[in-house]
Amino acid sequence: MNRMPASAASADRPVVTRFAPSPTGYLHIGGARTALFNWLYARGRGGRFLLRIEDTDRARSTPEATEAIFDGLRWLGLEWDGEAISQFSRVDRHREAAEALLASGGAYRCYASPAEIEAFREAARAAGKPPLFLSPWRDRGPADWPDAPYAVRLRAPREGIVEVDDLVQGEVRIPAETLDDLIILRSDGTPTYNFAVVVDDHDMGVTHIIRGDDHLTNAARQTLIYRALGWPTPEMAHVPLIHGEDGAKLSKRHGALGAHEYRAMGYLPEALRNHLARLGWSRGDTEIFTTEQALEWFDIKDVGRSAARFDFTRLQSLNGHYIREAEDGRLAELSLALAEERGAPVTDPKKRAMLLEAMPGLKTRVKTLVELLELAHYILGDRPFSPDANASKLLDETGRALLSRLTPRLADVSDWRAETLEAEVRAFAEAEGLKLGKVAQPLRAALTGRAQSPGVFDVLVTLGRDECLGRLSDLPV
RNA sequence: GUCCCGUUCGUCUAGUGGUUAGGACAACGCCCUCUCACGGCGUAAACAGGGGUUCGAGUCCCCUACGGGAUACCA
Repeated sequence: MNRMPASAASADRPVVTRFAPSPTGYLHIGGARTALFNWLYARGRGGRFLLRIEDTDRARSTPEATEAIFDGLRWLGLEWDGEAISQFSRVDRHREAAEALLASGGAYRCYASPAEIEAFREAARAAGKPPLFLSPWRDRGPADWPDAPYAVRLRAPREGIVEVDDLVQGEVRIPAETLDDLIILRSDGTPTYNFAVVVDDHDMGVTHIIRGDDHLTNAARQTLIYRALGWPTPEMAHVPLIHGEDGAKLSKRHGALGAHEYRAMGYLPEALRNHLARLGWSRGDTEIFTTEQALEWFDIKDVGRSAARFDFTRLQSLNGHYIREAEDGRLAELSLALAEERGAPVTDPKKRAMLLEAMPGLKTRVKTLVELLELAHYILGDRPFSPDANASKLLDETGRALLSRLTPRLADVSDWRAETLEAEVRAFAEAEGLKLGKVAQPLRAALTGRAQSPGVFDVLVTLGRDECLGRLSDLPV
């Protein structure tokens, strides 16, 4: 009982990890991080990263959710090896393993009804004792078996310590008497979660189980199952959960969104990957790293034990960084795709070209693709542009009068380039006895309808002579 | 109730007995500047509390508080 079972992981065997979500919703951010850690650990060591869909709860599992998980993983760039495995499809194997356990005496038939169990628990609670159900069937033999449905329970040790040697949590010792004889096969013959997981992980050759620390006590139970089955225990790593910005468990209100929602909010997958990797894991002072570097550096042993909060502001900052780094062409494509998803497709090839051309000036000014689209309003929108409140102030009588004097000079510029236009506007400002800003601001407002935009001379060039003069002529006199 | 895990600037973290407790995001200020950004420079900001151990503790031990998780014929 005290012998340490041989580990399923060894130096000469390649690492095999798995991500095992239940398809009851989208791929939420905590799951995404768990998947990322599994992926990084396996792929960083030339191992395999498998995907198993835990769909044994038929009522709650949906094919749509499975698709959403696939999509989320793909978007994040976390490709899995081979086909995703449906846990439900393996019930025969689970049953077979349970039968073997029954035969070997590692498990027993329990005929207690749910009502009986509930009554037992209530009595225990009332007596101030732990509400662990102790089945009276544990030591009964075939002679006592009624002709009734039964559940199969693991014959768990009633005393001693169950040790879990965890790569993140260290040695965790759980008193056996706080664990019950868990059911491994329900009375309808279907396997329970803890049992199916063990059988599947074993059959899939999983060497390292990396999952949320909400499974830590399950780890003790599963260790018991491995032992009963005589199988080596995989290495385990229970990583802390991610909390919401208020420190409480993640909920939809603060970040427990599906991967697709991050895409819709204009985040780049590499930014989310970087952010997620840094939650609970670090490598000295390095904040920003490529996926290649993460693959090289990541080690599950370096993951901390305390829960981290999901900080949107930080993700924004990181996203801004990755947007600045990204290729203009890719950014334009992603933005255009996002615009379409948002119901505002940009079909005019001229606008699409202008967006690409203006990208260098756009991308340093935004943190998300959504902001980028908004900032590119002067390109994507159509004349006439109605100025917003701030722009309106700049286009007061004085501003408009100034522009009416500037416009003919602009019209006379034969070489429509940023340098020449800037020289012209500067000369004009000087002639008017004004600082450049006094001219540039109204001009920007007239051209873009906003008080902020990329450099006004770049705007002039992007839009082109005719469009600019047209917008200037749209101003009320 | 019981069991398990956690607690360093607002946030993410570095730190493996001897540090002016470092970095990043956010905040604030300055510079750059046609706006907003980007970029640069700088300011402010933390070891949950209490006991030990030790010449010396953020680092080791214990207790308390607080937070989280688990206690299902859910996964």
